Amino acid sequence: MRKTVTIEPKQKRSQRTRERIFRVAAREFAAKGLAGARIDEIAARARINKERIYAYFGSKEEMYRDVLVACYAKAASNQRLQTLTSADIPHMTGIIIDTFFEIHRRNPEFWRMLAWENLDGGKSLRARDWESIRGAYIRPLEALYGEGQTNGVFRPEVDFNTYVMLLFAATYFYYSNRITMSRLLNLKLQREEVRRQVEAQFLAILDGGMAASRQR
Amino acid sequence: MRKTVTIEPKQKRSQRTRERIFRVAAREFAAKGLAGARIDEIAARARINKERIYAYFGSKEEMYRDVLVACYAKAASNQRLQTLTSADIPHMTGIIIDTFFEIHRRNPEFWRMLAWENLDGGKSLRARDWESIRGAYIRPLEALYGEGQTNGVFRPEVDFNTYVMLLFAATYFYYSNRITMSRLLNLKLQREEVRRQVEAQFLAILDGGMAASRQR
DNA sequence: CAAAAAAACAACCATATGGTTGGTTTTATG
DNA sequence: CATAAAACCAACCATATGGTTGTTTTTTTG
Repeated sequence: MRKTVTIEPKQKRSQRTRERIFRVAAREFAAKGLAGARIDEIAARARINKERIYAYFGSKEEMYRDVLVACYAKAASNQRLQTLTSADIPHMTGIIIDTFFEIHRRNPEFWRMLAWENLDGGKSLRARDWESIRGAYIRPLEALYGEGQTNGVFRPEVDFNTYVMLLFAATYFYYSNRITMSRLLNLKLQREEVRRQVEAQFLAILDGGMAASRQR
Repeated sequence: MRKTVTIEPKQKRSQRTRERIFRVAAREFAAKGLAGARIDEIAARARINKERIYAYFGSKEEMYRDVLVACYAKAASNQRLQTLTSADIPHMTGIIIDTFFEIHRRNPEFWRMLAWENLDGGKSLRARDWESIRGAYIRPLEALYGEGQTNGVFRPEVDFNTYVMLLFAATYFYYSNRITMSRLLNLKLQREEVRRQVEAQFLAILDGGMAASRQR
């Protein structure tokens, strides 16, 4: 058991190698999940020896966790999501839907990693990891939603959690279940034009349903 | 290669054995997916010899496909879904949401099999299989929705596919992403009382957003 | 009940898999 | 430029895996 635990490799070559392994691993894990991913395959595609993987990452599980954290962080780092202000409140639902769609479009591994994680019982991440993800993902939205409720833009009886969950559900589902839904409904959800149409209709429903002025 | 292809086993013992294997396999595949499921594990849990699995089902993949089809069919066979009438149109959104939640509550393997399938690229089922799933799942709803649109109950600019997709997305997501969402939002989505609250709020938003009378 | 057919099983096989070891090459630095 | 540390690699290991085979046990039926 060699306990090198190279947290910060000193050599540039190794830096590059590590990154190359990481990129390949991310693709592999997103594609096949923790159980389905093959160490040999990752090594071959990264054009390195298996042993390097264990030197850099310790084990398959640890490498998986690293990939997972990085994937969530990258998705949450979205520009628009992080720069919302009070001025956006009136159109917030539309902006969030559009931003969530954009996050999924730009990070094709995101929904996959989430899906694997949920199927796996969510045992890969620690409470601390979630704390930071929560900070990155939720903080930009929570305060603004409260403000919107106070100002009478959003219905007071719908709480923030439900709101985020429904918006995220719609966009996540569009990607995560594209294949089965396309077959079930005879649609071509891969097409960007279809996606835009669906987005417009999702917005029509969700914005309409959220507006406080439309309360009974 | 023994080509018995026992489509309809003559013996009662074998009938029971086959069913036992099938039940165990369904649990195993739902839990771990096609790649993660272990033939040895299924054999052990069903208290039979591995060879029986190959005699009855041919291969791992074929058995998986059988399980998948049965799982979709079972979910679609839901009583309330299959007995909707024109009289239900005014409260259709609420009924569908409630029914979809019920389907997931009663078939814990359903969302899992769907999730595995989407991650896997949806290569397990043939067009014919989808044809029949489509019939069972969609037929009861499509006509009624059209009727609702004609009668001015539903917004004319939101089409049926989007409507079903959004309702299904909300309920599916609640189950499929329960674990990660609970951690992200500091909630306890496993609790039935929380689920009921969320359902009520989903309904408030979606019903509000669908009603034609609330159009701008 | 005897013989044939079906069901069941123990043992086996080739290959794949996550992980390790001991030695060789490359790189930075005194 | 010598040398030690880091990076790298070929070969190896134990175990697990999907799938098969030859034989024995159980069930059905003339």
